[in-house]
Formats: sequence, C-alpha cells, structure tokens
Amino acid sequence: MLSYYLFKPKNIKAIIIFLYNFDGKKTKILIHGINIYKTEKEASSYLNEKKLKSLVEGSQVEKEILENLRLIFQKYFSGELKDIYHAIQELNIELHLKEKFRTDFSWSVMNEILNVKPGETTSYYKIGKKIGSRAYRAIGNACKSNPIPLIVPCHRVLKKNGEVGGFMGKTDKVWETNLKKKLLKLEGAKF
DNA sequence: ACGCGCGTTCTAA
DNA sequence: TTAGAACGCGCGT
Repeated sequence: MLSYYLFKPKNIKAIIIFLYNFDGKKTKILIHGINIYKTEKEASSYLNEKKLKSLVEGSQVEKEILENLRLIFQKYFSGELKDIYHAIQELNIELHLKEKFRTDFSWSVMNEILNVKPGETTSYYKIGKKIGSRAYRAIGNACKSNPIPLIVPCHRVLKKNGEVGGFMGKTDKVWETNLKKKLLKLEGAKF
C-alpha cells in the first residue's frame, strides 16, 4: 500500500509530499514520487483524491527513515546541503530509477541529468547533444514526467537562451519558474 | 511570433 | 493492438 509523508519546509513556500512504500518485513522504504504543491489546498485535494496511508500508522523504523529524509530536505531548503541524491544514499531508501524511466530515451536523459552537479546548470540543448538527439521538447517532457524532482535534478536544466524554462509542468507558470530559480540559488548556481 | 521536430501519450478504430 | 493525431519545463529564424 502506498503511503505518504507531508512536509512543509521552512524558508520556502511549497508543500512537499513524499509518496513511498514500506514493507514491514524489510528495513527500507521505496520512494515512488515527490509531489510539490504551491498551496495546502492543492496538496490536500490530491491526498483526498488518492486515499493514501499516513505515516502516523507506520512503524518506528519507518518513522525514523522518514524523519532522516525530512532532515535532508530541510537542510537542502535552508542551504546547508546541496546534493540530495548523494545524501539519501546514506539512508535506507531505494529509488528504483529504472522503473521510473522505462524508455531508452528517458533513461538516457535521466542519466545525463544526474551528472549535473549542484551549482551547475545545463540546457535541454546540451543534453540533446550528449545523447545524440534533437528532440529538445521531448527532453522537456521527459523531465516533466520525472516523478522524483529534487532527487533527479531536472531543475538544473535550463533553456539554451538563458531563460529558466518551466518546472514540473504545473499550471501556475510564474510559481513554478520562481521555485526553480529558488532551488538554483540555494545551490549557488549562476544563471 | 511562427513553424518546426520528435518522443510520448491519448484517441479512435 | 495499431495508426495517427495531439501535446510539450524548446530551438531556430
């Protein structure tokens, strides 16, 4: 059964929902997705629609892992920690990236994006160059369908002309690009 | 501002 | 299941 853990970071106007799975017999959690919302209203309407299990019912081990995960993200949002992907390798967390990026195309895009370090940026164009494709819009779509933003840092991919571009395909374009900019500033990126 | 290109997803047979 | 239309965190002109 899919569980959720809602987290409201300080220093940033956003609601984070971790979607994950915990098998009581095991000691690890599997992260299925990270949803980011502008308002509590949007977040709660998602939760109402999905009927997910809350952490409150979870086991002690599960709670500890989630607490550590929350700490990593809070440190990220306060600028203390820049590389979430490597930080969570220390925790009992699995991502199953290959299940999340099934096609060859999205898998190669994802691998290029993971190579972009905090503080650096790339562009849809550059990624296309590296993977031998001119499907720049399709690369954008692959990023949009990234279920675990922040961990797979699609926010470090900008437009070739220097504009920041979209983020996560939300309806509020102003909010999403502002969020993308905030993340890049946290990481010390020049753009 | 418009046309294009191309992987993915949606839709209709 | 399969063709084809529609859709996009874009690019070039």
